[in-house]
Amino acid sequence: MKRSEYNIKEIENKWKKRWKDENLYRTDITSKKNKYYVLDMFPYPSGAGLHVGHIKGYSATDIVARYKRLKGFEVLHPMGWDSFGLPTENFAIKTGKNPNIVTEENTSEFKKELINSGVGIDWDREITTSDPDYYKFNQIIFLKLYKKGLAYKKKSPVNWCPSCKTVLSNEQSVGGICERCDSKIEIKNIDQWFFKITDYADRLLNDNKNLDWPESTKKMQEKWIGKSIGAKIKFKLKDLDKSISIFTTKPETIYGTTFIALAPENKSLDNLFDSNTKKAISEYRKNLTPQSEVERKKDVKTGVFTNLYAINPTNNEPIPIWVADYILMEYGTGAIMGVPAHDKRDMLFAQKHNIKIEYVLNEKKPYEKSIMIKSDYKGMNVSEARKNIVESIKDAEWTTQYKLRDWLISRERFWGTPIPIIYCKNCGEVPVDEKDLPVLIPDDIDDYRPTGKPPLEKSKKFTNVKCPKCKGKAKREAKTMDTFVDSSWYFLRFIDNKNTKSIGNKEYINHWLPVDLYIGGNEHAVGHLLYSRFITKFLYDEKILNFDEPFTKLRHQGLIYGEDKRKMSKRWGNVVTLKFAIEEYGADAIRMYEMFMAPFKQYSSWETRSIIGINKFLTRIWNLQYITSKSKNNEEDFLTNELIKTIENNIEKGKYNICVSEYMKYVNRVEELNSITKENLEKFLIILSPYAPFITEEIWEKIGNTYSIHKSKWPEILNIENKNTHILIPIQINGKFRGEIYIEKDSPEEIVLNKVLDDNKLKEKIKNNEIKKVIYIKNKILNIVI
RNA sequence: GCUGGGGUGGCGGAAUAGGUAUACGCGACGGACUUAAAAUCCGUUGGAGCAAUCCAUGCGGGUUCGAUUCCCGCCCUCAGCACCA
Repeated sequence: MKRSEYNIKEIENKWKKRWKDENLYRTDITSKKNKYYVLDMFPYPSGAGLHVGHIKGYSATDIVARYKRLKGFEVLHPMGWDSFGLPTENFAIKTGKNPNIVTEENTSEFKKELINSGVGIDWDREITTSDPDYYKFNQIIFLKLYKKGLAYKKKSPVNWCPSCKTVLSNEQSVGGICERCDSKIEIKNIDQWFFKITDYADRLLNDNKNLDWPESTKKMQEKWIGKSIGAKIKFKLKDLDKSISIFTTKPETIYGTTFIALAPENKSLDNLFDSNTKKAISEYRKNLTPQSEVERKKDVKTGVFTNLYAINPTNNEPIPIWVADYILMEYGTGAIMGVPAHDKRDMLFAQKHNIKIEYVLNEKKPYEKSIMIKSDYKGMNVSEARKNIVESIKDAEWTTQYKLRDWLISRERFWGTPIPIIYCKNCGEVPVDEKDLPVLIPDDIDDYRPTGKPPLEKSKKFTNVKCPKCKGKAKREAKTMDTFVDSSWYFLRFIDNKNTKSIGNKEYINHWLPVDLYIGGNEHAVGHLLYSRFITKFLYDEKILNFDEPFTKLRHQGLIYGEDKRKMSKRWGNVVTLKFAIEEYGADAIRMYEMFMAPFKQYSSWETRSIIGINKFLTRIWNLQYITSKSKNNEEDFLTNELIKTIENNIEKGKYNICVSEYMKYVNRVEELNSITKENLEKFLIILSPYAPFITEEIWEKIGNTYSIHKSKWPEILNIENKNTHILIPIQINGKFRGEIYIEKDSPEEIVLNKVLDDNKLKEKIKNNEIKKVIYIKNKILNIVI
């Protein structure tokens, strides 16, 4: 055969065009074949473009998708754009450029680079969340939640900069100071929209048990939901006809309660304060430590005495009531019983404010093993005492608390989904009629700068509307939705993305979902993944879906750091763009390299010299076509068959790095043999094609096969025996490796042992020592104990 | 502090129903080809030692004929969470 050069650019350009023109990766949603749905967390199309780290996850999903296609599955591997959000809006603020145009430019660049990388996407299913055809369904889901009382409005504290007149995120208000103008931030209560995810707390907590997710991710969600069981206990106030409720998970320590502390926001006793106390407390509340500084001042527990006392229900002792900012209003009842002896924080508080410390139990290593040393329950262990105490106190009841809070979904931002609510003077809060959706982002705004009011309010034609009920004058809600709403259901939309009437054809959605394999970064362990589970469960309850968990199997990819082992960032100047890398080394090399460099889930650093090694390897693969031979070879058949097994196994396990080294070992051996049959080369190309789709397609064609290798079949695993009759096995003496000998396969122990005793070198080592024991594992090892 | 990962050559990393530790690759060194270089190819490459051999999978114990793998006790490191009563 005439030799030709491995011309990367020519090959990659040729095939990416043909695959696109002929729609090679189209998914037939109506197919009767077994389905496989593999999904990437869809990207935010930023102006910075993709760097080599982004393609790691997409390469892995593409490998799995191609592998499953070859195995006969109908595969769905779609892609879309999470295009609403701050960076685009900020870019618009800076440049005055319309966010729609910015998004369009960015997504088309992203798409081009994915195609260049050889990722096999069915682009007819592309979705863009800032597209009205998409965000219409955000609004529909909102309305469904609203109808069920799961979307509601309430006043909620936000970080407010009085000088910029804008709401700030926690990140923008570090240290209680505005990021832009250095003014002191205030806490302001304004109307906000929430989704009532707390109604689903228990299901979100319990249903993760059967999911094939990383244990750490499941744990993080469990912690985030934070279920704890305890008691709500009422403490009567001394000399007053009033009581205060506290929540505790350790009711058994109630005998050690030496104070009560209220959250600063807890106003339930305000009208009982005398005038001096009132002054002191309002002063205290004004000077509250901003949330972000709490961390630093953790060991300083400030508070103010209220001059009021409560009665400990177990012994009728009066105990002082304080207001302290280490108590959170949002958790429990916004009040605690302070037990300094058995709680670190209470201890710090008591020490600072000279409050009595009363030990009631003898604390042991696992807390549950502690023993009561005081009270009627002296000598009892914690769990017994706990049960008895809660039952004996009249004003106590068991209760469950969660850390999970409702999902705040409203934003005073331009570039997001408008919330479909109208405010009417007569009818109040009125939901927009479904037939009037989508509520579009107005097109008559060209100044996106924040003014303290939601930007959409600037558009008169948007804001001033008729009430859907009474047709009177009304105003539209101008807040937009959190972008996590967009991503909480996008995986449903790929099935039937052109459907304008519903999220998609129910039958097909229920056939294709849940997602079989979901890959993305672990930074979404709680946010996106929890919200998606919530919305899925809600749509299940609405009988739209017949499954209530969206992602059966989840895996996280580790980040790729820069060559300097720092996170890739403009700041360090260590970013390797995908565009550059493909230009320089080719897509096949980038893909193989990223799979090879480290275990998939592990962080690793880019190393240019290593990718060159992969390039050499691809060239050697290219040259295999010139050593094809007709002569059959048992070893070659055997190795090919073994390789198929190994690759299959490791793709299923997600051990992509092992696959690459196995390909290398195979090629090393074939080169040694200096021959490969056409049949084995074809098999090798097929099983390599998920990793290196371009070069394999080209060689496939060159050795006379019909288009396309990606539509061929994964080779069967055959029952091929290695015909070598002799094998080399290691010999140990006292567990240490001392040599190896050739034996006939399946030889019994005596024969092997005799061979060892015949071997001059080994015989020498045993010498006159008595052989105490021989351990022989057939075809594997022989150990002689002397 | 809590939760979850990790500690194996100069580097990225293999190997766990206990069975030749360091596969595969990078780098390095030596050689071939070349006027020369690049590319390519062939060797060598955990440490010590002339050698037999000894020592090495974070540290210390244990179980076992045999431990990177299992058990007990530590150390270090990365990531996430963190005043949640």
